[in-house]
Amino acid sequence: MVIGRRKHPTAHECRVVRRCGKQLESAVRFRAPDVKTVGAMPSRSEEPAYKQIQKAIRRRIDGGQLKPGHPVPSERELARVHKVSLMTARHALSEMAREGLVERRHGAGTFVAPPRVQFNKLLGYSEQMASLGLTAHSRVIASGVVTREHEIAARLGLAPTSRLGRLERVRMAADEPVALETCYWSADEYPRLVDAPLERVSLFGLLERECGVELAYSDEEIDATDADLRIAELLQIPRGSSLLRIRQLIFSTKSRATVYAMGLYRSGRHTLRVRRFR
Amino acid sequence: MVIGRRKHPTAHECRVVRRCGKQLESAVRFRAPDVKTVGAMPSRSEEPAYKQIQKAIRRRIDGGQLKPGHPVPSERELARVHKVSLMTARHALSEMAREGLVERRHGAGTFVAPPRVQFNKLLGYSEQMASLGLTAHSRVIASGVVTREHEIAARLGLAPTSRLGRLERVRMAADEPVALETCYWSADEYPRLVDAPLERVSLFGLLERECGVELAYSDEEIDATDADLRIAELLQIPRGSSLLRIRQLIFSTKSRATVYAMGLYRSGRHTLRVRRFR
DNA sequence: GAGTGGTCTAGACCACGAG
DNA sequence: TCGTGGTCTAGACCACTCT
Repeated sequence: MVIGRRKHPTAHECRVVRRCGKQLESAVRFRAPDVKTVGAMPSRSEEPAYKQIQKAIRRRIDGGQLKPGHPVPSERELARVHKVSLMTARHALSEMAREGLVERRHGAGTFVAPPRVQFNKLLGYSEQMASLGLTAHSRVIASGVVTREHEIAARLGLAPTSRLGRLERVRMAADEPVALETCYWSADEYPRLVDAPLERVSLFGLLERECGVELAYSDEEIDATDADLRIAELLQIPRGSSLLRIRQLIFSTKSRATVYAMGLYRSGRHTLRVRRFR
Repeated sequence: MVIGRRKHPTAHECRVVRRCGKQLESAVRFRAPDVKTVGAMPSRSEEPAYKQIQKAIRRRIDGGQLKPGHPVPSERELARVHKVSLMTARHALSEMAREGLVERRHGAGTFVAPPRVQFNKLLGYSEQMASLGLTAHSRVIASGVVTREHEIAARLGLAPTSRLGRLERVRMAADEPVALETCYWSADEYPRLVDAPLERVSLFGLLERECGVELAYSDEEIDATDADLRIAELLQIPRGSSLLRIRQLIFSTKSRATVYAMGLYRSGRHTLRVRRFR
């Protein structure tokens, strides 16, 4: 059986080919005369067109050809160059604007946003250090399985007495302790994490590479507290010192609560950057 | 001269009427036979269709008809009911998903997100209190114009010696001081703010209602610090107590830096809720 | 007036999820 | 298999900015 035909085949067909199912392929090939440059057809990547456009723009920004304040090609220009429709080019730019990489000004154009720290970016400690050109290392204080953290189990959407993997690490920068981070996860779902070499390895990285979890976002509660005796000793600071406390519930792309983490950061050594919207 | 005609007039024309220019109106009226229910035509509001759809869904969530976990009408359903195209219904849902109000699950549907604090929501202190059902009040410690805050002027994109309005308030909750907030803005652009009755009035509200500024977002730096003598006295806490420090640069919808604010919050009295993305 | 982004159409095919 | 969201088309008109 032949499935439905597209009603308005055009030069854009060349893009369509790489996405459409086998059933259509021959029908489309039949329309080859419409296609201007078959040779320019992108390799059969699975990547959506709008993401490819974003990548192209990102490359030009990272490469320095496009500096802050410079205009990004307009929707119409991108649509023409990448041989996609306006809506697709628009989608690419809108998403980049939401991420804060570019700014859109009605009637004027789209411009590269000022150089900026990445706001609202969920990064593990190792990744933050890496983004600053430093290498992180950690001292594991404790790791194992606990069963009595009822409240944390609840936050992770597990039964109150679930077995939880628990990892407590002192984070170091230039051989100085700057933070204490404690993480919890379902020991039954991710048993291998307990024995992983987490002195130098990113928990986020392990989850994503070894456990097939894709992390998506975290909901966080941030406040200030002060150091009790134990933390004062671990971080080598006076008792009662100010600490920034960040409690995170980290979700996967399937909106599944995956890790609960609490971090206590020495004042002056950690600043959280956030963007909030009205 | 007659301007271009739409190529595919349909029943959706009834929506188009309320947006299209006068020149087209008669042409469209001519097509009235296509329109199913002229009486149901929405009043000539200026609101985009996708925002109206969002409002309708929000109403049903706020009203309790749609509870967390319940399915929201699908794109196709919304398109049919609101007489818009799929892309428009889709736009409405996508934006609500980004805001975290609903969750989209590929192949399954769109669902009301769990009850949640509003993450990454830029609110003034008065507004936060109001959202908790409390009334805020403040004690103005200082207000006036300063000219020597070069760094802050720079952050606001002004010349180093610009005249800056400055307002310092102690924020009260249940007659207890909980925070010290200091705001700066261009005294030349918003001169009236200096003399405004800010004991009980929201600075955000004044800016938006009286000054015609629409606030859009703020970039924030959050860390922990401790109370020096002056702040300890103002907040009636021991010297050296932990404080949550939030420095905000607040932007208008035109991406213009409008207000710089620094807040120092007593520990235990203020938690910031944030969502970060991977 | 020319060019830009904002909203919108009337569909199409795909990948995915649940029964 | 059916219904869902994800991506995409080839345009349209509007509101806005710049000059």
